[in-house]
Amino acid sequence: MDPGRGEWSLYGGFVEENESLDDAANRVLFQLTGLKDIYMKQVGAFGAIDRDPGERVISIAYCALINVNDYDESLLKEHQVEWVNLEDLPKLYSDHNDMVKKAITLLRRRISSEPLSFNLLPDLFTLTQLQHVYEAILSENIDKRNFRKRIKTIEYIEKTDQIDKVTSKRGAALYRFNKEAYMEDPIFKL
Amino acid sequence: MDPGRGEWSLYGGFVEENESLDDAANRVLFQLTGLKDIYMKQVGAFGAIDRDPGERVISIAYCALINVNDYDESLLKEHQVEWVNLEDLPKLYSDHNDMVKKAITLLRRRISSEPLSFNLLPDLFTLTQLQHVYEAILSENIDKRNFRKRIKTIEYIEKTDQIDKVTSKRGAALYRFNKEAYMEDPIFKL
DNA sequence: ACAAAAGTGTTCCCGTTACACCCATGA
DNA sequence: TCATGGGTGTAACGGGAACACTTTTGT
Repeated sequence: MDPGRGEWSLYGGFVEENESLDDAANRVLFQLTGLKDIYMKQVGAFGAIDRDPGERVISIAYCALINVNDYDESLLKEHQVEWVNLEDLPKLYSDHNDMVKKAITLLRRRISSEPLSFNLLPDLFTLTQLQHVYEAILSENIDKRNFRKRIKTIEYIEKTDQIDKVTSKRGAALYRFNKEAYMEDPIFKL
Repeated sequence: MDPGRGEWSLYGGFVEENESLDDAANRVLFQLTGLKDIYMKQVGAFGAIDRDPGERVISIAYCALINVNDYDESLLKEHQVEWVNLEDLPKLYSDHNDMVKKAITLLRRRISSEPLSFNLLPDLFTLTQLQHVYEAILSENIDKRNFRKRIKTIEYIEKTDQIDKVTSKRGAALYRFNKEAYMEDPIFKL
């Protein structure tokens, strides 16, 4: 997100002749963050007549899931872009608040039918971190014991023998998402 | 859907300068069927580079729910358009099969969180008809007793004192969707 | 008479929820 | 020693699924 025209807005770009919509979205994301191969979904096309005061513009919004560790601070500065907490989301330019709203709805629906959360976590993560992702996306609290009980039934979330000593004094077991196992039997339940 | 270029394709049109995407979709639908105020949702934007062999075209697909009784046969003929059963859906032009697929996924997800089915039925309908709509969209069979049990718990599906003698010899009670009641308490469960 | 669709309850099971305490460690 | 987050089990409940027979009436 970058400040523009006195109001904040989502970051965007124009689709080139020689690229698909998805390619364009990936290019813009790369220019902004230096990241490639990021989970990204189309949110939708926004086409009200007067959504841009200048010329007629139709925008296709995309939503990307970016690992909290993976972003390039300097690129953000260079483009005058900032991360904002959703709770602190200001009034945005034009219909960009609608885009955000639709993206969140889309995420909430998908998180219980697709293993999205791993896109937002490091390769190795603790169960508490995973739970935090769910709580953030659903914006509701989850019971720790019930959550961990469910996780245990999921084959492709594997406990490693490594221990994270950073986030807690006692140390927490690190888990990983076994993508191959998921691909073999892509039944999602959570 | 209309035959074109030797292959079948979805019916479409171009967005005018003075209309929004939604307006354009409604206009095209009206030209084709004579219908207005139809439930319609954007399916998504399709923008592969070579999806049209001629010039670069980006299409925004829409999905409409049309009451089985409400369509104008002559308009369909005039535009050389035909209804096809989904099971008989042929290979379509370009990425149109993807559009259909995405539309169906969208419908399946929405039907259990929104009262869609009434858009496909007459004002007064029997429970069997309603069940058929669900079975068609989900393409699975539903137990009659369980279905009717669930319907009984929904306040805004009201039994009328009218009886339909057309679809069965014994006659079936006609129900209606009370939109006002739903709007007051739009909690959907089915 | 019979074919065709309408209508009607109960039981079982499984998944979801609620809930509280001890453990290991760094500061 | 204490503050912090890690880790664990059980009981009650409720929603969903399975399941078969009688009724009415037009033909």
